Amino acid sequence: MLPPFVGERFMVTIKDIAERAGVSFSTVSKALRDSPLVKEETKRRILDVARELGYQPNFAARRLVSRKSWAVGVVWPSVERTALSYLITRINAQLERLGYVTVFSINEPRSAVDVFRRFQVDAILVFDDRGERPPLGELAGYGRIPILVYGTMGRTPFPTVDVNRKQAIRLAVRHLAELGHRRVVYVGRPAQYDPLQEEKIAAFRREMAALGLPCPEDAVLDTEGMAFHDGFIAMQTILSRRAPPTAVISGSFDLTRGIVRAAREAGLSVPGRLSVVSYDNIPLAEELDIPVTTAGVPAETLAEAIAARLVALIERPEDRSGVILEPELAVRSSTAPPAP
Amino acid sequence: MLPPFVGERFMVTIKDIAERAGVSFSTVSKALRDSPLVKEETKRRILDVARELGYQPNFAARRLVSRKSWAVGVVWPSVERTALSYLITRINAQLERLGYVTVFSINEPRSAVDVFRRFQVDAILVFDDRGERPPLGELAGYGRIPILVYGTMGRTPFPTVDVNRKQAIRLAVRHLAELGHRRVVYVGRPAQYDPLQEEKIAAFRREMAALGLPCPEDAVLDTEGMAFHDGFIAMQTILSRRAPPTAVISGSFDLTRGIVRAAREAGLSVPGRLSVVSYDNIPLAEELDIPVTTAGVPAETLAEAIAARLVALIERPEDRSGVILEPELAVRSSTAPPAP
DNA sequence: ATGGGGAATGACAACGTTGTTATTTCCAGA
DNA sequence: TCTGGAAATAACAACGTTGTCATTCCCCAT
Repeated sequence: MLPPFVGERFMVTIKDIAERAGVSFSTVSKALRDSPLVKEETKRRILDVARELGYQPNFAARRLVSRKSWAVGVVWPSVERTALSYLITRINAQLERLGYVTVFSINEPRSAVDVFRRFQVDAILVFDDRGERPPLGELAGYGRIPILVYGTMGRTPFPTVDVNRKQAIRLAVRHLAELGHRRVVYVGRPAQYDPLQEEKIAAFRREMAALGLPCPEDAVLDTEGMAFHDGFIAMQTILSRRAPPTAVISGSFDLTRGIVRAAREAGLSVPGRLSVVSYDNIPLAEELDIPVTTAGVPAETLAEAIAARLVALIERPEDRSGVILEPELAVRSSTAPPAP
Repeated sequence: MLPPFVGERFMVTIKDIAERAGVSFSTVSKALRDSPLVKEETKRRILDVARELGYQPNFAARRLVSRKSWAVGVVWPSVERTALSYLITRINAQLERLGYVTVFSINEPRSAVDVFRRFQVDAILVFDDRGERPPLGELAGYGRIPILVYGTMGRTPFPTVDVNRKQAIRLAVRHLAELGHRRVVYVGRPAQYDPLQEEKIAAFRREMAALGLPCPEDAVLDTEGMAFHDGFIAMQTILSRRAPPTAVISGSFDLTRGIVRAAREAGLSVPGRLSVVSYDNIPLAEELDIPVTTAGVPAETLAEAIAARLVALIERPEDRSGVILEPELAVRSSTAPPAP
């Protein structure tokens, strides 16, 4: 059934419910928040009417008086990556579990923050996937809504949640070294400068050197971007070398898929002839034809940490501390000792 | 300088400005919106004070009384396709130009609509990219916020904007037929049932028959999904046939990229040995290594139409008419007469 | 000087909700 | 039958803003 027209307006308010249920609107307000001050029977009746009318609380009004909207805004990065979009899905779910509603904006951060302020969200999560462009610092003191940034460890004045990327790469290198690999290649320095990737590459070089493994200039492979076909092409390049590596570390899940595909098409068995370790750690890694060994923070853990930090930030905005998550190595079927 | 404490909170309201400027709060309200009812001098003084205190308007309160939120909610589809995400970017930009702010939700439609109702957006745009799942019809009469659906021509009770897909494919087939092609293949029936794709496939079969071209069962090629590597794999399959086609029509931009790449890697020149026509029409089609001939509504046109219809729907919600856009053929460098 | 009338400003009632306080209802105990 | 007092409900004042109406202020024509 259709909600009623209410004074020419298209909106069901607690007052409409009150009238219909024959109680005062303040009783409705209490009943809807399951207050113990309302008799069970009345509560049930009110809830029924609310459902029948398709009532939805007005965030604006609620926020106005209670100072809380139970909404979080997320500034969506422009790039599209499987791991990232999976992470975003999980954060959305996790925040929902914590009682928050999540909305996204694809505007650039500055304008997105404006939008979210208009909506009076309780907190804003910024995915600064590039670590570049409108210096995020400019947002400081811009509004009083707490802002949490993911992926720019120490490069903004805002509280952050981030992954110890260096450590992830270190784990990957060590794992391969322990298996006996010596010729290891890192795939994934995107054409466009990206501090997040640079960090991994530096860690790769350092760890290779530390373990006494050869790390010539071409042990790091440039790619156009960080997507499937970038990995695919990179792998083809690698295979054309005189002495191809016995193992590859990949900078992202999408790259990895391209790499594995290219290897398979070249008749190169994984992990028989080529071991692959991927950065990122999402369930999808397990569901590939060849479950891929990964080094990274499990997406679910990451999502939980981000959501938790967000909620904490809402409750105590003055605590501006950051969180750095430690990655783990998930050994699956894509790594093995090198062929003799 | 810091804003003053106001009732234990850090928030500057028009009342604070009023007190400081020695006027009433309603005068401040008017001055801030540059009303002609306030003397220039007073206005300037108020604006100065506002700046000094770092005033930021509370949109929740503003929206509560003035009926409009100037915001539009978009239900983001789960799938990721280049053409779609480009389209969404353009719609976002177009709506901004029209004075609206756009927010997204990645929840399933039912719950997303709920969220947007809470935020009191002025209209909701639903991308029903699958044409499936929670029967969109259930949303009917669910709230009074106007809903516009893209991509489900006639399959919902809501006003829609859609593309004449059949005509697009017809244009593609005719173009190839005129060039002299006879062995034409359509790539893109996704494993998962998708009415939007079925529509194109049916049109393909009908038009091939109408033009007297052969259209065996395998003239339509199944793919896993509609992404790059699906096209890549499909093309490899095609090339292994005894009598490969001289032309391919692809169901999406991403498929096309995969197809072109696979052709190139097989040493098959485009359009010398293989002509390619792609559905969708986004600027990116022009920027590929081989600018691709496309049949579809230009994304910019589509974005403008959607934004315009959305705004019209806000202004006159009772007009539930739909819009069907006619595609155009953009002949670029990927099509030529078949090799003799 | 007086009043008419526009310009400038102020007062006040919304908007939909929450939280606090006031009022009614109901029942046990006398 | 009455009373005390808890339980249930209603009334009402916020919240920060906009828009409408009422009031004050000035200046000019009478």
